[in-house]
Amino acid sequence: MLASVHTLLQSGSARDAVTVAGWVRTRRDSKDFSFIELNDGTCLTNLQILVEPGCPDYANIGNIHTGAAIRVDGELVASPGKGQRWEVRARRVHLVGPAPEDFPLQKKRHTDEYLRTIAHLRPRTNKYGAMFRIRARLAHAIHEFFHARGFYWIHTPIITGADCEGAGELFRVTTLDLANVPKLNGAVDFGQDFFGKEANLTVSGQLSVETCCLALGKVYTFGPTFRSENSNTSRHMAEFWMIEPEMAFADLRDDMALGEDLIRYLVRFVQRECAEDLDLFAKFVDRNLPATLENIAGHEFIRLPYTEAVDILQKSGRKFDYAPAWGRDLQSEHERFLTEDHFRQPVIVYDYPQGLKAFYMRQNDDGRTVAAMDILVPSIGEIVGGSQREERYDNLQRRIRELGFNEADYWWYLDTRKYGTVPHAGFGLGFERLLMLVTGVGNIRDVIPFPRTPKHLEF
RNA sequence: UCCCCGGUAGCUCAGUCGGUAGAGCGGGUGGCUGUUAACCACUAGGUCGGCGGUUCGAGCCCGUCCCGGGGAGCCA
Repeated sequence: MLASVHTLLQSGSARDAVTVAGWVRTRRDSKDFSFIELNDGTCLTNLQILVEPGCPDYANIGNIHTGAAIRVDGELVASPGKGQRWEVRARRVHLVGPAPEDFPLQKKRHTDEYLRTIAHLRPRTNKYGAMFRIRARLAHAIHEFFHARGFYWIHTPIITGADCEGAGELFRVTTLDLANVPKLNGAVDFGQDFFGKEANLTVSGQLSVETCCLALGKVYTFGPTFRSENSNTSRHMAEFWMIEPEMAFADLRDDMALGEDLIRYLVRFVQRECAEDLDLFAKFVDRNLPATLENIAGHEFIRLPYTEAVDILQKSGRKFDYAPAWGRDLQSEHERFLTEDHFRQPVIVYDYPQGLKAFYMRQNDDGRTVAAMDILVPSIGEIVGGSQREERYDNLQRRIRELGFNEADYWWYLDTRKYGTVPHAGFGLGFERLLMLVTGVGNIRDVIPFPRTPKHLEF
């Protein structure tokens, strides 16, 4: 029976016969014995293994290099050395999987850029091990949050029909022979394609999940999302994960409250449940991380109408590259000013000009703004984008026509407003941006095991 | 896509004015110590991103391509 390193390090007493298995982080040899640092992924801390000449495997200890997989039988004893409470005195050391001397991970610090080139091995580092543990725990915590509040997890489709979502560039899905594309009247004949029509990977589950919202009341999606934009930044990937809750009988105020509750709950969760892993990021990635997280979890978010935000920016006396003006999008520098200089905490900007936002957002009575909201956080910017949805059939239809969309593509979406429509609201939260926020990691490619970005599809 | 910066040993980097390639870590060998990124000595290891050009001579200057990073836009 295997014991985990995590369990053994927390043991309350010595234990006679234990077996542990994992990967060697380093070996330190003395004349008459060796120390092995063993990590099995169950926690950040390594377990120290003592191998003495009496152990029958001592003679071959030189074959166990950094990176090798081993299984150790021995006894858990109090460590007479400094730096650890427990260690395992080995009776047998089995070399399960050797690692030659050219194992790419060394004991010293590597750059994130280099580790991206060996993404298949980087989970074996302290930092990425901690990251992927936190990622898994946080994903679970999101489900717990919604479950406790009566939300149902809805599996919206990954493959969708023609673009009736208007959010970003699409990845086409096809089984057509690209070397010999069938044509009809000069255009591609998608009638011969797998679905008999154009198909794409989803850019958002929102429109789909709204249908379940108007039946189950409170729902959310949590799954992969795909956008083929040629974005080369530290905040974008072609494949990322998004959480999209949707609430019936709810307005923008409820929406903002839910977004704020979710973020503050998740920050508290990692502070409490991932303390050891989080500490690594506080030590080696961002020294201000504990203060940043406490600031987010401990304070209510600022709520600021877009119109007032523009006013603050204009009166700030700050020289911006892009002059703030009503009707124009907030630039990165504007968001930074609000969250990092002016308020120094997360800010929810709401009631945006209609022209800046998507067709499905609810038109306000002022005739020029919509009930949209973005949650902006220091250093990352927009982490949540949401709105109250336009539930009035005529208004929605008018917007679709005004924007020149093909009304027929939206027949089922409009139907939800025709039959038993109700006010409802929701938002999208970028899961990777959330991970950047809680760990302080500055590049989104380092919070997911295998990042997909333009011209990068390794591993 | 645009604007900057970079590419030298397995890894992290230095390399002066254009003059025959350096360190630390990692590897190997030996020594030493209940060690903690262990330590000490010795040792092996290079198409200086690719191609072309200037020059008596290019890691260094010029052109071009490839790759990486930062910022911007698009957005989550």
